[in-house]
Amino acid sequence: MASIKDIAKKAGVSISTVSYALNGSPKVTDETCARILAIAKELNYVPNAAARSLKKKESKIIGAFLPDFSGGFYGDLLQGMKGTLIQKGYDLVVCSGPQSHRLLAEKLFDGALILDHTFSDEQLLNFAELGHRLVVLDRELKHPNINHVLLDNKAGASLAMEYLIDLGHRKIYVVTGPEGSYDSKQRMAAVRQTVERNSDVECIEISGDFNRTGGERAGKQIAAEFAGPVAVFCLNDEMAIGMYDYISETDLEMGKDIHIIGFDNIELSEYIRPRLATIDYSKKKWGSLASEQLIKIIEGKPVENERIYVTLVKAESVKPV
Amino acid sequence: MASIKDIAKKAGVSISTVSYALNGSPKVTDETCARILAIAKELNYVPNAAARSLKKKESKIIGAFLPDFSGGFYGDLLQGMKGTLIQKGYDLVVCSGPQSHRLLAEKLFDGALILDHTFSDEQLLNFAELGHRLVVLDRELKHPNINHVLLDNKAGASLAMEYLIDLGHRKIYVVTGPEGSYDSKQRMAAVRQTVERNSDVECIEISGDFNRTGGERAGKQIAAEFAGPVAVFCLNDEMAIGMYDYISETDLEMGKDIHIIGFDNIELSEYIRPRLATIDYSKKKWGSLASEQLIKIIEGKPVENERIYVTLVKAESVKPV
DNA sequence: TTGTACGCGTTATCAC
DNA sequence: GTGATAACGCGTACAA
Repeated sequence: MASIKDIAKKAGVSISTVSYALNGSPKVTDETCARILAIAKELNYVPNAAARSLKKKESKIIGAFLPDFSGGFYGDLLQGMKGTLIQKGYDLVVCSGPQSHRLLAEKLFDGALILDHTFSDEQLLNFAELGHRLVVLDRELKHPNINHVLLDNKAGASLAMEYLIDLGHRKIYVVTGPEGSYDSKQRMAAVRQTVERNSDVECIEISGDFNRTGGERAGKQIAAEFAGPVAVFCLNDEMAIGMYDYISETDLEMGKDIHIIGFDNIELSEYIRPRLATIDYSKKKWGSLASEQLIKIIEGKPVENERIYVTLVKAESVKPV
Repeated sequence: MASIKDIAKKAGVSISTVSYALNGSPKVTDETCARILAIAKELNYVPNAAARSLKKKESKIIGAFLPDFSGGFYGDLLQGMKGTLIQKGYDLVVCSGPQSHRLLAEKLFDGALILDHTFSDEQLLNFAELGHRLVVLDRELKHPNINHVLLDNKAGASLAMEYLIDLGHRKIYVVTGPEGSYDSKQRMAAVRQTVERNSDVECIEISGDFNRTGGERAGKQIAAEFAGPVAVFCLNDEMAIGMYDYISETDLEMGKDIHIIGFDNIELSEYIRPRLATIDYSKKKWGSLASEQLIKIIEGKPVENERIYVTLVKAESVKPV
């Protein structure tokens, strides 16, 4: 690997001259500058990332942390992040898994976008206290180095519940997310509020995990207890798909015996039959907005906590009772 | 950010002693070692990644390069990579987009896994020549620092074509990938070979792009020319889905007028109706094997170019003629 | 206009 | 067992 030193030697100048030339400083003759640039190109010179970040204390890289790489959920989100970050001169890398927490700790990134429940609140606050700039998408955290950009979970959950109720459903199962999930908690709060306002509605909670298997398990329970048409609000689409998978192997029929609505509007929801009713929001905009906020924090500009709006997607998985 | 220097000061020892203690050298008293470790913990000390890679010339990070974050294609692949890399003491980060090429050039990673047509062969060979260790999943490249782990494209394409032919189809459209795609070229070679061996088969090539829109366009053309049942081999599932989307808006029926087979067995293929016939392979194993090869190159061990085997998935999107 | 010298945080090689 | 000290590659005041 050619370094600045090699160029200096070959050009017969000092390393500082080379540095100036490469950084376009006006302190160097156009002539020598051109010569140095030519030699740099010839030697395939690329500045070493480690050395530069060590000196400048910035890497121009942002890390996005996700619990896993699976599913159609994260694609648009990351696309949104990448777009605005590149525009601001940053690169994006995506990390997953508890091991990868090291990368955040070691200050490899100028900032991080967190949508990853495997981080604890304490960890993140600790990172922030040590000077890391964060934007969290899956919790609320109060710290000058942290901003949050969150879904309007309550509006979404209310929309879903009211849709079911408006269509005449009175027995409603709700499949929750994993213990401790902020999104799940928020959605459940709205669910319970809605149920309180509708005293004739019977609401049965089943604990889930936001994964397909959780939806299957819930489907199994519902099928076992089946005694007439019911509605189900799965707190995310992934679980709704799992429930489809299970129910399709029974005598029960989606959109007739079991009326189901999800949350997230992932790509698959559009293709399964009957199409899954769900709550939609722009994942791309979410990623984009979060990235904008992060850059603002890094640049020391004022930020406000933003919210992503949601809409109801009606579909054949829910019919009037 | 607490550095090794801060610890040294607080412990009243030199920085080298601290370094020894932190790296568990036996050359330091258990007593002082314990004291230093305690102070390190107290100060939230984390070694600085930039400084360490600058000195050790390794980062213990592997980069995976993809053309985009979209679709259900990459999830399992990345999961496979992550699993074996972590086991070997490396972390994985995922990069996408032409901007991110910088990260590779700047030696941020100890090695990279490439499945990204936005790199040219020359670029990659150039990187290899400069000492970067690469494993490519989407082309063949001959260089001591490069290994390739490829799909058995020819077997897959032959399986698909023979399946159609065995079921009596004689008019077969083939929708190709984008210009220059290695996978597309390999698959097309096998397609043409199969056609040559079956002189009564009429094969019509339509150029595609491996994206949904390409499948839609091809569907449009096929519908316009429609004059009786035809079979279609889409060189990947994504285009097959696009074709479904288009055809479903016409009077034509999948699995009756249009018999279609894809390649990749992405998640969606299992859920669309009729289920898509396709070519399957373990994406997880692919990622895992590629990672193993990369680590071997980095550690200077001998490698062989591996191949990923494929199987035929029969389904209702293809019926006998 | 160019060269010298130092610092960034870490590791490694020496003396002591 | 411990402590200076040089080196990694780059950036930048400051001196020449």
